Amino acid sequence: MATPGSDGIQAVDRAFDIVESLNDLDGAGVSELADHVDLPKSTVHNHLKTLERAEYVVRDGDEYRTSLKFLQLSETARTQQELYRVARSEVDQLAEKTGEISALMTEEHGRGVFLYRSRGSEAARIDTCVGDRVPIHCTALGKAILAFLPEGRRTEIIDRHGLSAVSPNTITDREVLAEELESVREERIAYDDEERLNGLRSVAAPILDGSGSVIGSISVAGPTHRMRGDRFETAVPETVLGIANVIELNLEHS
Amino acid sequence: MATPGSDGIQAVDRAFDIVESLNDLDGAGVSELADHVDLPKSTVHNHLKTLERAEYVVRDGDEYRTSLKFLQLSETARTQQELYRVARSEVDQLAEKTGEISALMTEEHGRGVFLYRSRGSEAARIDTCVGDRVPIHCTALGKAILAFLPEGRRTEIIDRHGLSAVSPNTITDREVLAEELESVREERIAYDDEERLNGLRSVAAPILDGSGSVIGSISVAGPTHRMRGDRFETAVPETVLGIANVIELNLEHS
DNA sequence: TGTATTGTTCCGCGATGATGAACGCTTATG
DNA sequence: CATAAGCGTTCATCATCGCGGAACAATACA
Repeated sequence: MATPGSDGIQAVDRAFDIVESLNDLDGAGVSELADHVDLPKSTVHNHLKTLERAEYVVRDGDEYRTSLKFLQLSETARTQQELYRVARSEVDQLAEKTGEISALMTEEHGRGVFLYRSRGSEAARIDTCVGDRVPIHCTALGKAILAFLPEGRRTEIIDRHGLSAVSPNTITDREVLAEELESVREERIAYDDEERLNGLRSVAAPILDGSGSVIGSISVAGPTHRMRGDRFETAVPETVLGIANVIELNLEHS
Repeated sequence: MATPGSDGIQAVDRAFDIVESLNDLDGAGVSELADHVDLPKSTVHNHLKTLERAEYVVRDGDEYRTSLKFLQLSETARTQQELYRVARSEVDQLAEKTGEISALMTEEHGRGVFLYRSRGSEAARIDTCVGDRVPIHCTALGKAILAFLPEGRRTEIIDRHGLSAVSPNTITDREVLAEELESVREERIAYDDEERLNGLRSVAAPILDGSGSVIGSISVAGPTHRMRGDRFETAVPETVLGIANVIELNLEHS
């Protein structure tokens, strides 16, 4: 509007708006959707018809749903990531060894994305799902990545997304974060002390490729009462580092 | 083209064409993509810019990739399916009990979609992935669904997709299929005797909801040399039926 | 250094997507 | 039972907006 033709193709933007709304609403009718995206019913209807013909949307009785074609898309998108193919089974092992939740993260558009997650026998109940996107500064996984990104990229990301507080312990000061990232670079280990979620602590290590660029990170997360003392400070970090090294080795030979 | 305004919104169709091509090509540059979808570079570029801004596409060095935002979409789409939430752990059990591959399927747009899959200890190596879409007439899972769909829907699907042969054993005759579906309705069990893949046999049962409509099916699949005789004809079918009943029960109370 | 690709920008034209009104239809409501 | 309110759908008009060719820039290659 303000900048005339500088934004993307409206029809496409709207189509994805509709798809996302459809997801948020757990399926919806034309009118409900039209109201939600603030567009005339006819426009929404036209989009739905198009999306249905392309099989990205499904009519389920009296409402529309997003189809499982997205499952197909995402599954190949994920499998294309070498990191996922290589790290997946190692993350399973990490969960099994520690009994806690283990996760695999990568970065996209300045946010952290959970690529995979595995639950050990003692694992806390689920709080995040595969595919979830979280602010990168408030998780051990994110900080492990952030620390090893090139300086330019790092400030670009922080400038764009800021350091919003998502829990009382979240680091919101650039100075403090910079210092912590410095120590992450030294130890190759990042910690999260209830910075995203009260009662949850985690330990993460970055995964670097052959050229030394970060391509993701792995972690172990558990309730604070189990993640403390020597276990939190030494045992778990060592295990995580060990698995990280195995993954990096496997990445080289493939 | 031939029918002027009767097809959907072109911009949206093209956007999805591009996304799919991007997936097929494992990431690509503008020119390569433009060539693949047979459109001018500038048009493709415009779409990519739009998709990137919406975070559905990512620039990875010198080429574009589909982003993991699709993972987020598909994960919520899948979790919205009550069938998935309820049946998932039962499918795990089915795999564990039999040692083979167990799968969960549902129907969309007349095709079978794998919603979930679990591997037992003896499981054959993977041949299909979650999200894959297969012709519905050539799998036990598909036939279990097809048999319990309303007459109208069934013929509509067969009319639309035909009965193409995907293996030497595939049923391609409507009469033959109709007879087999009749027996599926009686037994509540469908078989696949190498009809989709040479050397692979499977046994499936439909899942009906409270009102008696099919909402999916579950199966056990294994190599022909293990799936035969009494095991193929009695033992496995009984196990599958048992789990199917459990799932149906759980569906009622939720 | 020249050449052949690549990704990107620009702009005018004309197709085409957006729109509101109108149509059946089913479901609340008096 | 009649009326009204809501739904999804269709239609035709108009201005917009996406399209595409050509020009440009930035690289890789010989």
